[in-house]
Amino acid sequence: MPPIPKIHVTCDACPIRHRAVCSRCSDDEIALLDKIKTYRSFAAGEPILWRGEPLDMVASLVKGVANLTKTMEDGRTQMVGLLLPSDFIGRPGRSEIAFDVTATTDVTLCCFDRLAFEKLLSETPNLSQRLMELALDELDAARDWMLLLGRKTAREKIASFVEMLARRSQQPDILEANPVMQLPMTRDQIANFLGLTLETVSRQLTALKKEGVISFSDRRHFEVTNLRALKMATGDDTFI
Amino acid sequence: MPPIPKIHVTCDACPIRHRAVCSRCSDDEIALLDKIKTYRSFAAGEPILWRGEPLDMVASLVKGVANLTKTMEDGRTQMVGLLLPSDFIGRPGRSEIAFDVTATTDVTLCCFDRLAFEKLLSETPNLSQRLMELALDELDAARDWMLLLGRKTAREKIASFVEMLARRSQQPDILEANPVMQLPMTRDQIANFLGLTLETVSRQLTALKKEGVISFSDRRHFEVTNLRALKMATGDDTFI
DNA sequence: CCCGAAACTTGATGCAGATCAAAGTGCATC
DNA sequence: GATGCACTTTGATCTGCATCAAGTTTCGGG
Repeated sequence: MPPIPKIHVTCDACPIRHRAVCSRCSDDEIALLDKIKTYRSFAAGEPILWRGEPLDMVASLVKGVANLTKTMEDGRTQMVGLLLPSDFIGRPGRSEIAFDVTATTDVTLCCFDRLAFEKLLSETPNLSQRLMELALDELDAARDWMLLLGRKTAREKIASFVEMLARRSQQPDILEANPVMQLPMTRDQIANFLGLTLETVSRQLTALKKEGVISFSDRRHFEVTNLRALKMATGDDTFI
Repeated sequence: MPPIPKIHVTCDACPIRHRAVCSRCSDDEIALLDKIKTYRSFAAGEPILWRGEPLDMVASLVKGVANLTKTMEDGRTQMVGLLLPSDFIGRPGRSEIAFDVTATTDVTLCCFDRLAFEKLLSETPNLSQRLMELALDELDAARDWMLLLGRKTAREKIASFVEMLARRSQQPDILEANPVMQLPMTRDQIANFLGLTLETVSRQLTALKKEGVISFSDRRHFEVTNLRALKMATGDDTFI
């Protein structure tokens, strides 16, 4: 696999400038952040941070998908977070984390030295308030996910997952089409995400395909052919 | 059930003064909070906030236990948060919440008008930074919980739950004793907490009792008689 | 002290999803 | 265009927990 070239982007041109932790910052504040930032890239599958490892940086995810995973002694694993562009990695005020962070796809991060970032955080309400919002949003997502893990059937879990992909990849300008979407993960990773086995994931995806709810062009690309049926299958009341 | 009397506490005497959202505030800042605070009490089982209801207050939990619960259309429910003294209720910047908040035991809240609180939040780094910490702590707890819901067996779930109760009720000065502890919930509520049925909760608690890991004085009070065995049974590696 | 409801326990049975096993598919490399 | 490997699908079987169904204990109120 070829090394991924380091890139540099000015904050003005940054694709997550308006949503990341820095989104509320003034030009002056951005300039301060710019001084302590460095870009780093990771190939799909590469570890970004290990559980328990001393944590000397925090970061915004600029491009790609990463995941947070917890592992039990006997090897059972559960994904506990999915990071998309503009999500924040790392925890100010704590020098280690309680899970592994891994690149799901190729990933680019905008990294900040942790101590320098914490100093800035304590002096910059625009930064700390945005970080709080991001944390509260993640908490909301975690709670939906807990309902899914605790109470949904395998079919509902798969439907909820696919529906989430559809919702978040929905471009406002192609709302009515059935855009081709990508599964950013293997069956095994989806299973870890949903608290299932990979065989069950495969069977349930096949079932949705046979029912005409989704259709696959290849293993990683599909489109939603019956959005209403998909929403019904999630078990949520979003379709009402 | 007799009405629960309203109480008033000066912030100096408040039992959660050093841990709640206000813990970092200066005397001046506390004085501002004091002006917009009111105490409210709820009896065990009473609803505190309903999902979707317009949210005009936020609050710190002063005394008792409350829970956050999500319910599906067909009645399946999953607890998604357990609130203990000093925990924060409500979400600044959002006028409604996506779950119900219910008093698990009798509860006392220190309530703030939401808009006034938000204004104060934007002007008071000591407040917003503490709220961020509370949110990040809750996020850590939510992630442990996700591993439990997604991958642990019924036995491991029950052991983890009991171990958590033991850990958090542990007074530093009686570390070596086996203090009598209280189950703050019914079997049904524990089941909703752990993603199980109440029958399974009952069976697993009975199993731990028969094995001599815990012993009950009555249905709501027990002590841990073999802490090491309990920790082994959680499936976590905390005992290593 | 008795009654009734709520909370809890225990037993029998069923099933969704795990586990075990094997075959199929796509794609990178030689 | 053959080889090997990672990923996926499909089938057969097993099992942990849900579900269904009685009982039992606890406790508040008349």
